[in-house]
Amino acid sequence: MQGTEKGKNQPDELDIRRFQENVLDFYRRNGRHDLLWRKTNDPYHILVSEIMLQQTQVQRVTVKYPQFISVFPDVSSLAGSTLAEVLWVWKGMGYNRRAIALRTIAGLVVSRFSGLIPDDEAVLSGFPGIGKATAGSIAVFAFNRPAVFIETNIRRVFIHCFFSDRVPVSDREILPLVARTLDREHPREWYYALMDYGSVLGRRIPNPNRRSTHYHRQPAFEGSDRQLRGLILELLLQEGTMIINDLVTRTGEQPGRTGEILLALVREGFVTLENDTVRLHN
DNA sequence: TTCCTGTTGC
DNA sequence: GCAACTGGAA
Repeated sequence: MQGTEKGKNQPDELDIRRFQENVLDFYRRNGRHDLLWRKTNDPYHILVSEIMLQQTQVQRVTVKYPQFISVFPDVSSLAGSTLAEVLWVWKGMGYNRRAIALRTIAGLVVSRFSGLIPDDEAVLSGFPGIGKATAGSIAVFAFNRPAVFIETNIRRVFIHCFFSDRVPVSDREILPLVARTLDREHPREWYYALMDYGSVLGRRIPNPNRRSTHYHRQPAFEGSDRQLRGLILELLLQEGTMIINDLVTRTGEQPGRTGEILLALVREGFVTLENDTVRLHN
């Protein structure tokens, strides 16, 4: 879709209309209509999918999502779980804090919202692990609300179609266009279309998101603290409780380095220290 | 190497 | 505003 709207920062009504038609046309023919979390109206299931999809490719979520839902089919089952149980199912997804956040959210929903996922963006944003993008997507996909939000696919579409001649582009500039183009009668379908189009953009062209002010590369993983964190959590999941000295030995790292990371994991609610032993929190 | 339906804490 | 967080696939 080399749209006529390409490059226009100030599109008129006709440009908007053409853009919408192009995106919807693409969606009808090439939309990812088979994604499981698009076939449900259960807000809890959609919450799970949205947390999983943060910085994680769809293909990997298609595997983990049904497993997670099968083990924790409703909010109360997740709220009543232990952290170790959740991390065990979460294993392989990365960004393990999301697992903690998801479980905490389930507890809050049960204790303060009668077990019902809130439909208000501001309330959703108040939950741990939910920022603007996830709050917006839950409002849209779980409740069909005409919320305005930006994530990586949406950002790519708008930069490509409306800012082809600009570097850099900020989300503040994109947001009004997201609002203008939004189909307020069918927000859910519209955002599916937008994101699906964005997901295939940039296969042949350089990633348009590199022209975003919010774009940055990730540092190398090999040898990083992230890698050691992952290893420590993996060991604790396998062993349950461990003597700290044994844990240090198993990581093969300097005691000081492992110790620092262990303390960070304590601060973030992953693990608990007791005397000379360490275990997953709870 | 690059990217992925971001959020958080400083 | 910016670094940290995580793992897998092309």
